This record gives sequence, C-alpha cells and structure tokens, in this order.
Amino acid sequence: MTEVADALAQQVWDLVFAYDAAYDRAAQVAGLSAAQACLLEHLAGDSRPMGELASELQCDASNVTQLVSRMETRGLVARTPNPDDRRIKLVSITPAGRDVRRVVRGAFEFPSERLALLTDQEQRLLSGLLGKMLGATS
Amino acid sequence: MTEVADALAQQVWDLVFAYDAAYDRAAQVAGLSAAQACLLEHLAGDSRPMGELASELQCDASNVTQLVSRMETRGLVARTPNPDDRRIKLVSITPAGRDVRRVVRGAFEFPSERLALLTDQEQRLLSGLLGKMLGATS
DNA sequence: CCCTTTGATTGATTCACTAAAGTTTCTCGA
DNA sequence: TCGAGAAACTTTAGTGAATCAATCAAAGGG
Repeated sequence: MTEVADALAQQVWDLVFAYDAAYDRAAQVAGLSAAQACLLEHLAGDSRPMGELASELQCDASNVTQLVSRMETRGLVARTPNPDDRRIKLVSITPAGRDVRRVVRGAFEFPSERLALLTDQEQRLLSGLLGKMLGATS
Repeated sequence: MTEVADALAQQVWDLVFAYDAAYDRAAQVAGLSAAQACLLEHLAGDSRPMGELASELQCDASNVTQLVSRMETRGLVARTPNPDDRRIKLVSITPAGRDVRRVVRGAFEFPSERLALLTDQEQRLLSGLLGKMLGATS
C-alpha cells in the first residue's frame, strides 16, 4: 500500500467509527440498542419472515428470535404465523414501532450532517467512487 | 435531502455494514472479539494508561478493566503500575499480543481490497472528500 | 492532617451473540 | 399414505460487551 492508501484506510476507519458511535447514540435516544434499531430498519412495508431477517442481518436465526421477542414484549413488532406455511413466522412493525423508528431516524443526524459538508458536485463524485468500491460486493 | 444524497446515505450505510462485518471476521480469525482487536490496535509503541484507552474507545473505564483482564489472562497484554502515580495502571502489549494483532491485520483485507478497486487518482480524490466530511469532527 | 478528587476495580444487571438441542410443520419418495 | 428427513423457528445455556453504582487506594490541596 502506498502512503495515500494508508492515510485513506485511516480515514475510512475514522468514518466507520464515528458512524457507528452516532448510530448507537441515535438508537439510545429512542431507548433501543443498535441491533434493535437495525432490525426495525429492515422491516419494510409489510411483514417479513424471520429467516429473511437473519440472513440480511448476517446473524443466527436464534439471535433474531431473541431480538424479536424482546421487542415484541415492548410492542414494537408483532409475530404472525404464515397461513401458507405454518413453520414460518412473519414479523411486522407495529404503529408504536413505527413511531420509535421515526425517532431513531430523526436522531441519526450523522449522514445528513456530514454529507451536507459536500457540494452537490462532490456528493455525486463520492457516490461514484463508493459505487466502484462496493460494486463487486461479496 | 436530494435523491443523490439519499442514494449516498445508503451507500455509506452499506460501506459501514460491510466494514464492520469484515472487521468482526478478521478478529475472529485471531480468536478475538472486535472490541479486543480494537483495544490491541490502540496499544501503540509502549504502554498506555487505562483511562486514556477508555476515552479513546469511548466507553466506561470499568469496561476497559474487564477487557484488559480477559486479555491479560490470555497473555496478550500486561498491566504495570505507574511508579510516578500509583493510581495509574499502564497497559502494554506483549509479544504474544503483537503476534495476534499481526494476524488480525493480515486477515482484515477489506480496506486494501476495496481501495484497490480505485486508481491512484481516485484514491486521492476520495481522500480529499473524506477529509472534508470528517474535518470538523465532534 | 482531613477532605476532595482521580483512577481503577467490583458487583450487579442487561443485551447481543453463539452453539447445541428440541419442536413443529412441511415435503417427498417408496 | 406413511414415514424419514429437511426446514423454520424456539429454547437453553453459556460467554462477552457494556453500563451504572458503589468502593478502594493513592494524590493533592487546604
């Protein structure tokens, strides 16, 4: 690696560190852990099977079971069996969950704050570079 | 936020997610948790007081106590009192710790892999943009 | 010398995560 | 159609990370 790449690696580290810390704080504002906030974020439109969530979050299914259980007791998500295949449990976000998710999103100012430091031109440039870096994602 | 910024925010999220996952995996290769690997990374040249580590890692001092304790029993770090101020414990990395740290660094291919997808020109460009984004770090 | 502050530890609790069974439901082939 | 096996989720047990409150020991200041 060249010196440029070394400095760049450090910058990426700093970015990730700051980003993670900011996300933790945003989740905490809503009384959630980062993992819980992340789960809410993955509950799009309707309802999703546990297994899908596990693979998206890249963690064990039993981990999702526990996460969902904790959040279910707090009324943030709901579990309903899939009538077509009763092995499958569909997880959906409740209105209360939607509220909490809104709070998290509102408190997570990091991206908009930092990206606002760049001009439109620069943002397009950065997007292009990140696209190239992430292109062949494993 | 514009549509460009939205897409960009998603790209940054993806980058951070992939980065975190890769770091976890690299640490695991060396039999460490991410937190432990991170601690080793903060043990530069000689030895550092616990308190300094806590503030750098942005966590409670008691958390560092536990981390260091676990790693001390595994012979990766050492604790020595500071003769000038005997309240202070200085943490240093052992030769074994250095070995393990080398393994982590070797297994953490994410930055070099991804940055290698960019030309020198593009890397300089990215570095400039990140510098601007991280400039006024809180 | 007390008294306060500082640095680190201890104890208790919660959450995230993993691994290893265990349960229910489905599927498919004989 | 029945039974073996797979699939999807749950349970249990154990570990690590993290935080908070309380404690302890050493400095330092009046």
